[in-house]
Amino acid sequence: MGVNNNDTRSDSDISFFDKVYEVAKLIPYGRVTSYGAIAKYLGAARSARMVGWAMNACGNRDDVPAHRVVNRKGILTGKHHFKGTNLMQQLLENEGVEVVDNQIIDFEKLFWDPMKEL
DNA sequence: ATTCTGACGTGGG
DNA sequence: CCCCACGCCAGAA
Repeated sequence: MGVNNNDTRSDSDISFFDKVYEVAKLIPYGRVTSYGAIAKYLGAARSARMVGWAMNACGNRDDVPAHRVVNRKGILTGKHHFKGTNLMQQLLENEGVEVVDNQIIDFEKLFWDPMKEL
């Protein structure tokens, strides 16, 4: 029989989720980005929700700084998915990011766009 | 199969 | 600035 045909999946070993993790890991210290920005960089701007879903699926992995990813308004919408109630905010403040009422201060200034930076 | 939800984004008022 | 409605894709019930 034929030599192994590489199965059905020849290309794209990594899933969309893994790509999200890769980009998230590239976020510099003290900087933040939005789900839409990552989705757009991956070529799936319409799947911004999937980016957040990927984070949830990652299971609070330390490899993925999910706390650096927020929505377009700069609000910590996913803080409820972290262990603690304000763990996400703590991590951001630990990096020098000001957060008040789940809202990042100077979000536009701290915003890191993978498309523009990479 | 259908239906709903969700860590989103955009557009209109 | 806020609020509302729609689109979007994936997964759970």
